[in-house]
Amino acid sequence: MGVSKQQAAENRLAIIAASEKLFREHGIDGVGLSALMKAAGFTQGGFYNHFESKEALAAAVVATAMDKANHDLKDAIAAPIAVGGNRLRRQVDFYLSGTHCSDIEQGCAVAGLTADVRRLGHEAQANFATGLQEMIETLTGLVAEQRADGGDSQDARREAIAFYSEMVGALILSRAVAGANPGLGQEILNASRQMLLRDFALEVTGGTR
Amino acid sequence: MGVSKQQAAENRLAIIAASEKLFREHGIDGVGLSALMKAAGFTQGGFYNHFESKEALAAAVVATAMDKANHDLKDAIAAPIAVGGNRLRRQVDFYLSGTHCSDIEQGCAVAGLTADVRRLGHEAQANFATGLQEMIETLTGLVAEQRADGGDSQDARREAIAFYSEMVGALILSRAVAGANPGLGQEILNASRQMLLRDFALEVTGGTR
DNA sequence: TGTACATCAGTGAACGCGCGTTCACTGATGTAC
DNA sequence: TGTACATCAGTGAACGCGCGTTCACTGATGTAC
Repeated sequence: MGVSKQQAAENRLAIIAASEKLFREHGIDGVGLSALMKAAGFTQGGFYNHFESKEALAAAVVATAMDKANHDLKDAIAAPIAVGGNRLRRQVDFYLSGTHCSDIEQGCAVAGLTADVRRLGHEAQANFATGLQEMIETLTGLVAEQRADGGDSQDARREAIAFYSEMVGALILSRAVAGANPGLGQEILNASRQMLLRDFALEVTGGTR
Repeated sequence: MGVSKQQAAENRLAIIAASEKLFREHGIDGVGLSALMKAAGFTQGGFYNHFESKEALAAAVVATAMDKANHDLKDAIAAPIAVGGNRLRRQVDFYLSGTHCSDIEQGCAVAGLTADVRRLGHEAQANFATGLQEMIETLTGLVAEQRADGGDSQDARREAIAFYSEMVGALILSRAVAGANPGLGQEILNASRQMLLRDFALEVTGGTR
């Protein structure tokens, strides 16, 4: 049909964006190339002009999603904070909200993709691991900032990992039961939220400052 | 071929057992009925003598897996405990061990199935939710026992949920990166383990008794 | 207890279908002169 | 700047393949008499 190089590059991104949503919702094996291309606004045949294989698309999707997640996290942290609030708490409130729980397509890429990553190719796994490393580093900084009193940085990193594991675990568990038992789903979010705020002592050190 | 009713019932269980392993490893969409039946020692055609559909098999697999997981947890809790040890700590040590992390086929059913449950049918989702409820109740008892000093039972339940969310989250994240970055995988297990022991104050209240 | 027959778990081939991938073709874009 | 041609993102049909499911058939089990 004839398309400028710039347009082609944009189309490639559109395929990645549409695929990310569908992969999260249905899993990589749960959606075919025909559906992916259609969702992006194209016909099936053009796929191989952009990607070597479905596996290569998956790798590109994971890379893009993790980049975006890292970018978003940094933006969220950088955003101005209300008086008396604190950044870690704001992160928990957002992450374990009902809104975020139901928004699988656009929510946290880590929670949306983690369980599937194991079954993807090397490149996708590597992209995921790299993205998670970066995320842990950012969160470590956030925890360290919170602990203004000090405490070594290795400890902050451990806390960041535990903190993030709990948020991801609670979100995934909540989503797993949300269909059959929404009350339990909500309870899981609430319970983890309360415990995170308690264990990371946000109320105590977070006070007014 | 002619088979006794008892044998047929056993064969049904064999299909479920083989399917559970393959579902965990490859996902429900990642393995076909032909492979499932072959793994159980049968040919493809006999499948529909036991199950109405692949979806019905998935529901049976989830129910069986959750039952077994609940049973195992109760057994583990009931097992005698070393002097100076405590049950919650033993659970953490097992759950976040490298062994458990690499044993996806036989490890914790919740961690092995959670992320896929969302994409299964109503019955499978309901079975999962019921099983998870029971697991949370058992863990609540364990936490309450730990907090011998008291504290209301609602609080124990919240702690149990948070505790379990963190273990599941850490295990899933660790598994997701284990292929591409084993060091990070191990670090996630270790960090969560340390923080769980700290936050649930196992060293303090667990002492010698 | 022995015989005749219905049941039904098993086999293996077949069904239509959608999968990932390939291909011939189109025509605007982008380049060479 | 204008013309001639190569490029390559797009289309849509086709490929072989494995999927979930169905079916005719087999023969030991289990039941009726």
